[in-house]
Amino acid sequence: MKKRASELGSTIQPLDRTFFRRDPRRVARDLLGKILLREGEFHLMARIVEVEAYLGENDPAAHAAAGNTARNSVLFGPPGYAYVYFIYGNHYCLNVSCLPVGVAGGVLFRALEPVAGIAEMAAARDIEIPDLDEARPALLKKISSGPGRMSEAFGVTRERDNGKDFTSTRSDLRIVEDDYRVRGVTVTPRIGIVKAAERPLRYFITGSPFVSGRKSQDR
DNA sequence: TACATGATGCCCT
DNA sequence: GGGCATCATGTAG
Repeated sequence: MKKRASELGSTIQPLDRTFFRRDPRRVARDLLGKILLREGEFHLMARIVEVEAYLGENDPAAHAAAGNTARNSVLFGPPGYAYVYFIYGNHYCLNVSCLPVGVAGGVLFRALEPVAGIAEMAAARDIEIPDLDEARPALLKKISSGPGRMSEAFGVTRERDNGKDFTSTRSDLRIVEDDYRVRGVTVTPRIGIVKAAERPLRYFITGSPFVSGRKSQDR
């Protein structure tokens, strides 16, 4: 089940900008199973298993609902760029912009399945993993199941990553795909919001043990 | 200039 | 299952 980075190397290719120039709901669903990649001091790879769509100015729960401001301007820019914001005085959350210039919309990354650089991600989270091969799934899940957790695992901050191009080979933060096929997708309401809380815009890979929340189903 | 609050996670019961 | 840390942002005054 677990793949080494070298096994993925021959088949991976970056997503292009047209992938992101679509309705956030389509982008969100299609992002499941893709790979988030960080090339920095360490080489990090993790599979996207849970996301949420934020629709833009007409979505009361979206940051873009406030209009174009200094904070959220990436959402109004071209598609395929990183929107990072700081929340609850503690956490960073990572999004990708969707739709053409001038039309706001985005997808929030909520949970990842660690693929490569697992020891480095665990260290960034201050999680002790004595033996990677024997590590319990419950321990691996702590690394990146949740928006704040996965940002910490990938070293994502607003200062470092806001406005980065996910589709450029010159970027150290990219989204790529391999031959992985998603078998099933579950759709539920979004987490942790008050406005428009009933809309089913949260997507995750059915049965993935790396989805956020206690039962890995709902929360 | 002040204030209320949030696309959260951790720790304690 | 619930309280709380902690601060940037938006909005009201």
